[in-house]
Amino acid sequence: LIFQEPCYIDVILPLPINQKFTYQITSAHFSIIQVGCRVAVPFGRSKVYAGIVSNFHFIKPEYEVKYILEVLDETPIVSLMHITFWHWIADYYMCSLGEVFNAALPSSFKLANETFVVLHPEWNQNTSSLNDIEYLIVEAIELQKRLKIQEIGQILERKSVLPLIKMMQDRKIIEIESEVFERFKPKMTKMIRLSSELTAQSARSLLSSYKHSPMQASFLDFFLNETSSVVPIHKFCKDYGLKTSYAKGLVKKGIIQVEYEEVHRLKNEEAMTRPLVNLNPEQSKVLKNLRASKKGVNLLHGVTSSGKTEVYVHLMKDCLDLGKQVLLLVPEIALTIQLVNRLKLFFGEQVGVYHSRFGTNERAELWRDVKSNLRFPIIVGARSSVFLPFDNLGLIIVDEEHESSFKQQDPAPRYNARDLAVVMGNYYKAKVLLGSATPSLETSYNVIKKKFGIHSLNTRFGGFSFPEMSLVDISYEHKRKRMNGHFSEQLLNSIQDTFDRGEQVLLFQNRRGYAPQQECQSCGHVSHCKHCDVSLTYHKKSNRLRCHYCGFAIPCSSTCSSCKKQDLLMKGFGTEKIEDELHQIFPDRQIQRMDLDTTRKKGAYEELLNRFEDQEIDVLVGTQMISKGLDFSHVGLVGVLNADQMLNFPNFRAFERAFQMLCQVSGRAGRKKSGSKVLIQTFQADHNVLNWINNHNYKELLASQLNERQSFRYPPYFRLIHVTVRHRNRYTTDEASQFLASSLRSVFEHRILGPEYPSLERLKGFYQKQILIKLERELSYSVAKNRLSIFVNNFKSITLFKGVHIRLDVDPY
DNA sequence: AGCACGCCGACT
DNA sequence: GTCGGCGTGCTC
Repeated sequence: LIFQEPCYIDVILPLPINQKFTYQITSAHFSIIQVGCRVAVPFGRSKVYAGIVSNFHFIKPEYEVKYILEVLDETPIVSLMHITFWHWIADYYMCSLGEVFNAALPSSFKLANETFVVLHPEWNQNTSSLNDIEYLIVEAIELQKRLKIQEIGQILERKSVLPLIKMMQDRKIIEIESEVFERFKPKMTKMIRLSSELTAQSARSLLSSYKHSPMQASFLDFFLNETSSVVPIHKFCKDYGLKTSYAKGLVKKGIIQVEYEEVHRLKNEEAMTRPLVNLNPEQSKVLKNLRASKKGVNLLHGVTSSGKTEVYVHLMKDCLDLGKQVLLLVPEIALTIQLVNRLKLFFGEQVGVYHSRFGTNERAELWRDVKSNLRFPIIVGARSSVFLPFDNLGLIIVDEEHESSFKQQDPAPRYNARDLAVVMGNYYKAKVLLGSATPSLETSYNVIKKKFGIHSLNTRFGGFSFPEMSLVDISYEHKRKRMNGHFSEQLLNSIQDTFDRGEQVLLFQNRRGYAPQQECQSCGHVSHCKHCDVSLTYHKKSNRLRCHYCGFAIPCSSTCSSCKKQDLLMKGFGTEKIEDELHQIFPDRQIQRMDLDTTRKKGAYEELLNRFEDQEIDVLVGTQMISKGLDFSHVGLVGVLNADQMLNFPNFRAFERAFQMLCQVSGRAGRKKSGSKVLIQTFQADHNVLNWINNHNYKELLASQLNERQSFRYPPYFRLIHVTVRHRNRYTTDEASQFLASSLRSVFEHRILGPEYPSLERLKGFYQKQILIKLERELSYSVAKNRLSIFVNNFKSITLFKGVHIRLDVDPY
């Protein structure tokens, strides 16, 4: 490509609009810009965005084109292949490229408004060439060193400042501080070392030539005793109880000198690595088959605790030996510290972790490292790590493949990282391995259709037997008046037995809070959220009624807010209530709760886990948080307080999910010894799904569910697109959804269902209605989506429905 | 998505 | 008379 005037670039901006924006560039820009670099561009009257260069061209558009302000990267931050991948995602999940860009980049690469303007280093200080306005700006910058773009607007009392800035920038009076765009700053540590011309001997004699200073002398002694010649000053002073001021004196005398060194925020303390563990015969066979597999995607179906991780580890090693990168996708990173620690045992410093809870600088650092394939050939990450700029990816493992947290709900792109992993496998020509004890129906279907290969592990690692499972019919127990709160006699006895054996108990109740409803016995009033149509959940600890959807909370009172009588009854129960009841039954036992409310604080989660593993806690009561990937040695009993909540969930995946979740929790029992128990309390003791869990019968579940999905037209036989229509006004929501549904029917016919109220009629102040599109697998998905987006775009141009929000969810969960 | 512009009501 | 509500339209 040869430069010619005028030259344009198309830029992807982080906006939910389906279009790229064209900017003009100079020949100087042209020589340094590459596709995939970030550029700072003016946008609107007063905004500056960092966007990604998507392509070059020479076609002059009919509108007026702005010049870019700055090139922010010397080398591309994403490759051409990534941009292609982004296009694929935007296309498939029906969102804008900007939304994908937003999801993909760590926020420190994005930044828009906090842009600083500084004086240009080449500016000759010749104020006579400036007009009044320019003089005003230069003076202000000289005074404050740098100014935000908005501040310039304030000084000049006008909004449109970008053209002026651009002009002054061209005249080399000012420049945009590009370093600030690079919001990522390497972390530096202050180090001290002996002045270059000195030896230990000469340093001591130099100090003694000054006035006697015993503290500085002992400082120097400690320092000279250090094994390393360059020492981090703060750590050093802390270790020996010295003051940093002693160092200052030594610096002044020219004995030691200060320097700065970049430290990695993402440190890996433990460099010691162990050799890989030997596999049992079953694992070895699976590994051999996986290595030989011709399939791009394979499923590893291994019962809980069968040692899937060991197989992963061997495959990872293979991949590293080829000099390629590995991505291990896990459901929720916070819940996999144990897994990461295990990997570090084998791979040490090579393991990097990527997760949205990490600070933005850490994420940017990891991004850089992955891009240049510097450190961390192994990345363990949550769903967003599919966007990391791998350049030589050889293997993608999706652990707990069936987990719904791989699917992003909001905001767009509503992608499923598991499905993207399969797509990425194609792009990178990398192998994909999906692991699960209870594979999703979609994956099993792909296995049946021979799209994916399958490999099974059927025995528990270490030869421990499966826990003994039993169902407790609590409707019967209730009739017999043998319930103590929410506990059946059997459950309480088993808990006591477990204590007697010196083991621990896990209790599973997939609902947090104390009681999900507080009903007035005299007028029937239930407190509801102001913004959502849900009852408020009572939280005893904070004594508040809280909405679990939007966070709205009101203080709790003992009188009914409607009729003022003191006749309130708690309905239903959550983890907090269970913890409470248990405290009363076993007052001398350590009982702890683990849910969103107790683990919100940073580190609280790890602390709870450690205390449980160290057996400081006898009973852990938790939500699904306790079911995922945790490996406890001393759990003798897993109790499920109410399995019905999950079975009765109004979703076509309810049975599949209940099965997966209950298998997973029960898998927490007896991981390091035999003879443990699982007890499931239910009102539907004869329910098929529960009995299948009881017998570890995945096959039956799969057969029955596939059958049902086919007859009721659900995935994997049909594809779904969820259209949600939202508006503040109920009437408009009704009208708009009705209109959209009937117009869609003209093309999609019987494939359109609804509009219907979702389980939450109003959420965060918005009324919502849902339209479901069911498409046969044989139909072209892309054609259908194209038609759908035409309808949606037409709908958006109807003035009557201005302000109506349309949310598209492709392959919803 | 923001954010500016614009056209109507309740206030000093 | 003005301040400010959020409806509408644009952003290269």
